[in-house]
Amino acid sequence: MTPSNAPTVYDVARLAEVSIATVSRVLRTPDAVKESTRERVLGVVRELGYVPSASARGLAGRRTGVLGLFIPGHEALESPAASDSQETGVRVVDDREGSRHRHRGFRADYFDELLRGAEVEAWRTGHALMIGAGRGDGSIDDLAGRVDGLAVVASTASDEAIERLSARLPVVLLAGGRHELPVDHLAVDNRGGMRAVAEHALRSRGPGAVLVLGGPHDSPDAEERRLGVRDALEAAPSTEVVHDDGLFVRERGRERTAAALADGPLGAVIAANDQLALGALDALQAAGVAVPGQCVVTGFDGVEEARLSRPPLTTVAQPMEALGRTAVRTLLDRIAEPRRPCQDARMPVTVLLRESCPPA
Amino acid sequence: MTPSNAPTVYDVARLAEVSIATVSRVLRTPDAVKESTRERVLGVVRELGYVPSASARGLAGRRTGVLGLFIPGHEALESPAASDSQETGVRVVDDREGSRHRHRGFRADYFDELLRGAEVEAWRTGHALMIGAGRGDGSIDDLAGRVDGLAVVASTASDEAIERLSARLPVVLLAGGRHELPVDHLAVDNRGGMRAVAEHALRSRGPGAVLVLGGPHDSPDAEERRLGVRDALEAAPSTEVVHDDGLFVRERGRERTAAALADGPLGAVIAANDQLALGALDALQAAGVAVPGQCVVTGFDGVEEARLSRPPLTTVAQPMEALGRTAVRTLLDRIAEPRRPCQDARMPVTVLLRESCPPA
DNA sequence: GCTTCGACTGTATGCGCTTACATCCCGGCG
DNA sequence: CGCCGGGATGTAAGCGCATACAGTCGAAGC
Repeated sequence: MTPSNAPTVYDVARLAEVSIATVSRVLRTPDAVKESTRERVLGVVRELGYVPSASARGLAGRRTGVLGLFIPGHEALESPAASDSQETGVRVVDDREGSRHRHRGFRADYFDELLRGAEVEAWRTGHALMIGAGRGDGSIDDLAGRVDGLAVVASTASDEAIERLSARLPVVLLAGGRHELPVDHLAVDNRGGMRAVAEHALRSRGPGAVLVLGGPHDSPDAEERRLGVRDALEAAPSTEVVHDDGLFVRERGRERTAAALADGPLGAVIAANDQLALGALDALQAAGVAVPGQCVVTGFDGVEEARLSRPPLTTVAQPMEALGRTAVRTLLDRIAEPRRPCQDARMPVTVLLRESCPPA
Repeated sequence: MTPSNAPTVYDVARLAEVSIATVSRVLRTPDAVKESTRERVLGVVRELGYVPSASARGLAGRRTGVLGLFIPGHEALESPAASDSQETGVRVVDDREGSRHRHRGFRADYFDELLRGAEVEAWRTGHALMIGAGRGDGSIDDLAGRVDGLAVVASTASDEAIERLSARLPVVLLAGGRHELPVDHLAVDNRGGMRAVAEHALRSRGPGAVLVLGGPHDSPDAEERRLGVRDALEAAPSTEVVHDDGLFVRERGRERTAAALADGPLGAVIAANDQLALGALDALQAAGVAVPGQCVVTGFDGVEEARLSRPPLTTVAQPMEALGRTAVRTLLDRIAEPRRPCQDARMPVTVLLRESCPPA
């Protein structure tokens, strides 16, 4: 852990002329020690700059005081040599065209808040938080060996790994994931949120068909959102609807919207995520369709780009920060009460009405 | 660490009919074990879902395999009860005015990349990264007890704490900080970057005085940037210059720019950070001064807002990701060679030319 | 004056792992 | 045929701390 010096309880005990047990008590249960003794020990602690070893604490106490958060890794970042050039000097570039591609995509935008929420809650409860970025089951095992509980973003780790680890420590699965696994689940209200925004879109729509961009079939999130759309459509029976399910990417939204426009006018595009909706905006603009004048558009997720698009996108914001907090709280609850039945909580979402489908 | 079960080396050893030493060797130095034995042990490991305890490993091996990154805490976040309402259901809000205040400010924008760089580099070298957010010396001590080395953003921890901890483990100080401390330092080329951008501004300036917004006097960064401006001004002797040093905040930039305009026309505003420059843009716009037509403006830092302002701000981007990587590398170097003399490295910056002071 | 009790402190053990050192087993050598 | 060397494995000693348990001591109770 250190050059080799680094004082230990033994050093403190010797200088303070007490036993190591007393030193430990001063740090863990101060009230159990007479004040004069306590002051003497604390004095030595300060003098020596003593800091307890978390490893030893963890081993002796059977708990590390650390919670883990496992999120998807940044695939694009495995290009190491990129900015590796250590040359000194100042570079000057023309950045007017946005020529500098900020690679802060999904993660920065999305997990940053999750992380912050988890961190705040962990801190409030006297825990440290350790972040792991997914790159195979090896890395999650490593993380698992270091923490008292683990929050895992679904689809980041294999079912097998999650099941195996859940036998060893508390695990909470975030946002979708097979619910057969014997772990706590935490997700957002995909269905309710989608229903709400879809209802609004249907009310506000222009003449023409409704295009539903449903997202991939293997995504539990997409599945729930499709159900939300169905809920909304049931209240508007005689609507002409075009369905398309496919990847959660902008290109797909653009393509299918363009294709649908070729078949006739659209009055609304309801997309299962923001990328698809942004693609739809692209296609509508290219076709000269006014948004929201002729056609309204809605997305889901509440990513930053959706706020900055033209027009700004009506979408459903996921409460990422609250998710992070609740994940930590769920872990702590389970640590406190290991045999409690598995929870399956839903966090409420917020519909953000913006120009692409404005308030009535 | 767990409900109480969780297999240990002893369990694996028993089932594989070997000693715990052999189990340990299979995991740490596989080549030292006969292949048949190794396979047998690994089989049991998989079967049991065995994961080694990092605490025990850390204690026995005198190293945790974790590096720490200590960054400023999020002050604004200490408002816990805010989104604490657990009510279910979907909320709908009008977000057209940007009514949803995204609190992703300095940190998200700035430290996220630092974090990413550190994380990638740590991972590449088989280390985990633990993030600590500054809230007093207590929290940095806690972090220090858990890691093999610590990267600290300057001004996040007290000098006293840094000095104390540096006696215990390798510490690298990021971006400014008293260079008397016996630790490795890592910073960006404030002076060179500022000189480059200032030279460009002086070349491109319109008629009128040059306003230099120099930032606070107690900031080492600001001090270096002032020197950079001086360097640039030496090459343009007969320039009329107005200096102002003050807080790194937008309001200050706005005020002082307005005040300067009241005294006569400005041909350029050179600001020591982006907030000041954005404030200057505000004032120039309010006064009807065309940017860059009549007056050019430059900032420093490369925050996201600078890219989105109108006009987009010419600024100096700090290589945060590279900083993160290098910080980790510096720690590892020192861990490998504890008595090496202290380094004081500078990372190159990049001038981003945008509309507020475009390329010639 | 002796027991009782509680506040305080010391003794001793073990948490799960790594690693120096001892041991064992063989093939090869003199 | 005994000895040596080295590969493979076992033995045992901690790593730094928490904590159950066992004192110790003085004041209160009888």
